[in-house]
Amino acid sequence: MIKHRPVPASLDDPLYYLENMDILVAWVANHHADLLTEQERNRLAAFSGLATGPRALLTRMVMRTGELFRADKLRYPELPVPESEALRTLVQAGWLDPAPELSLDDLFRLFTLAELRPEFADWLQQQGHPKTLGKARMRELLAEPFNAPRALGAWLPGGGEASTVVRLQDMALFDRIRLMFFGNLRQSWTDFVLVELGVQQFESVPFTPASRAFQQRAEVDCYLQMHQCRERLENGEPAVDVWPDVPGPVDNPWLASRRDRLLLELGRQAERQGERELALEVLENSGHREAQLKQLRLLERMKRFEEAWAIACQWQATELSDAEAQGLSRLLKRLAPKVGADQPEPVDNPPLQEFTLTLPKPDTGTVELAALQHLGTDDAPVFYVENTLINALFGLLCWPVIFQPLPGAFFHPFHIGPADLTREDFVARRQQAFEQRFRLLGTGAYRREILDTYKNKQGIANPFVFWPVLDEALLELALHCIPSGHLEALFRRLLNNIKEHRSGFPDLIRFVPDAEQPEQRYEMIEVKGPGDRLQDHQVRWLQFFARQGIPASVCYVRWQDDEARG
DNA sequence: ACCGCCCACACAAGA
DNA sequence: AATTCGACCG
DNA sequence: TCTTGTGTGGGCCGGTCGAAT
Ligand SMILES: [Mn+2]
Ligand SMILES: [Mn+2]
Repeated sequence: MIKHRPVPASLDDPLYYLENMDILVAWVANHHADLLTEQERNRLAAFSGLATGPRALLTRMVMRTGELFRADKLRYPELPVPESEALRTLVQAGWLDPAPELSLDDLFRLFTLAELRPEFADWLQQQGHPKTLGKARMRELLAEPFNAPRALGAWLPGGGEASTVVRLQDMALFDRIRLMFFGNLRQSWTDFVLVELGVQQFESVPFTPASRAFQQRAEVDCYLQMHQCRERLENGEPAVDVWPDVPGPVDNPWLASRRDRLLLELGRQAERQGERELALEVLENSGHREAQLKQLRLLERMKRFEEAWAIACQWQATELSDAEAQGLSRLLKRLAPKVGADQPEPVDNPPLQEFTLTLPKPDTGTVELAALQHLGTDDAPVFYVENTLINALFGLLCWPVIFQPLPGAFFHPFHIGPADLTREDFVARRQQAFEQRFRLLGTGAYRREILDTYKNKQGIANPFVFWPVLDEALLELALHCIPSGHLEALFRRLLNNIKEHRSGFPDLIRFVPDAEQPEQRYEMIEVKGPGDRLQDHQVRWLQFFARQGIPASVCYVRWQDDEARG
C-alpha cells in the first residue's frame, strides 16, 4: 500500500523513533529525490539498507545534539544488538569517524570537570593556578596554550583508554532532509512523538504527494546557507565576516523575506559593532520595513541629512502601510528642519480615550490584573485577553479557509497553519472563501458557527487560536456583546496585514451584557503601568478603534504609595 | 509558520 | 549542600 | 520635562537525571 501521508509510529514500539526516521527518509527519497545529489541519494539508500541495530543507534545520535559522542554515553537497551557491535558496523560503513580530532571546547563538552582535572593538574600547578578552578575558568586558561585539535588519546593519555569518542559524519544530510520534509529547521523528529503523546494536535489537511516546501535544490541550499549565517551571528562572529556569505537577492518571495530579516539582524549587529558603513549597506539591501527605517535613522545619526531626506521623501511617495507611515512621519518631522524644508503637515490622528487609576500596589500579580480587579463587577466582568480573543473569534469563524488545502499550503502532517500565512498573496488566494465566511456575520449564523467550531476543533492547533485562554462562557459573552459589524471591521483589518495586525490588541475587555445600546456592551482597555508606554502597533489599533467607533481606552495606573512621594 | 514573536520594563540621548 | 541548568526522553 | 530609540528578559510538553556552581 502506498502511503499518502506519513503517520507517526506508535510509542508501544520500543524502536518507535527508528520507524519515524524510516518514514521520513522514505518520504524524502520518494518525493524529493530530484532535489538530492546522486551521492546523497546513495547515502540515504545505504542508510535504509543498514541492519536494525546500527540504523537505530545512528538515528539516536542524529536526534541528539552535536556530532560528537562518547561511546560509553550511548546506552540504548532497546537495541537488538550490543551498542559496541552497532558502533563497529557504523564505523565500517563510514557513518562514524572512530578517532576524530577534538578541539579543547569539544573535549570540555564531552568530559566532566572531575575527569578533566587530573589531566591538567600538573600544568595548571606549574602556572601557579589553584586546584579548585571551575570548568569555565579552566577552559579559558587552557584555550591559548592548547588551541590545536588532537585525537582523544593525545588529550587524555592517562584515563582516555576507558572511553572512545566518535564523530557523526553525515549530520548535514540529515539536517537537509529534515528541512525538505518540514520546510523549516525548527521542527524536528520530536514533532512525531508529541503528536503520538497527544501533546500537540494538528488539523488533518489533505495534501498531494507532489506538494512540498521546495521546488529546486538551489532554494534548499539558499535556506541552509542563510541559516548558517544566522547561527554564526548568534555565536558572536563579527558582521563583517558573515556578510560576504549571505546569498544574493532571490526571486522566491518566501526566501526573499527570510533574507530581509537576516539582513536586518546583520545590520543591527554591524551597527552595534561600530561598522556603520557596513550597516548602511546591509540595511539598504533588506526590504524589511524596520531595516529601511533603521537605515534612515543611522544616516540621521551620521548627520547625512540630505541623503536620508531624499530616501525618505521617495519612500513616502509610495503606497504606505500604517506602520510605515507612522515610522516615516516621525523621521520626516526630525529631518525637515535639518534640510531647511517645511515641517510636513501633521496627520490628523483621532484622539484616544484615556483615564487614570490610582491603585494600591499589589504584593503579587501584574498591573493588568490589578486594573482588572478594580474595574470588574458582577454586571460588567473584565477579562485579560490581549490578542487572544479577537484572534480566536477570527480563527474559529474562518477555520475552513485557513485550512483550505491549496497547493503549497500544506505538505506534512504537522502544520500549525498554512505555509503561506504571512505571504503577500495569502488573502488574495482565498478571497472568495473569506467573503463567504464574512457573510455569516450578516446573517447571524456566525455565532453558531464559531461555537460549533470551538467544540469540534477543541485543542487542534490554529495560528489564531490559543486554546488555554478560551472557554465557552467567554465566547458566548463576546458574541453577545460585540456587534457583528465591529467584528467584521476588526477581521478585515486583521486580514489587511496579518503579520502586523494580529497583535497590539488591548490588555482587557470589559463586557456589559445588559447595556441598552448594543454598541455599548463592551469596551477594550489597554493598561499602562508607571514607566510603560503605548507601543506603535497598539497605537495603530487604538486609532483604528477610534475611527470606527469601537469602544476602547487607555488606562494609566499610578501606585498609591508612589503618589505620596511624587 | 521560520532562534522568533509578544509583551513590559530599563536606560540613554536629544530637544 | 542545595540549587540551578540543560540534555534527553516519551 | 517630553519624546524617541534601543536593549533586556520570560515563555514556549512535562518529568528525570547528571553536572556545575
Ligand atoms: Mn499587555
Ligand atoms: Mn498594557
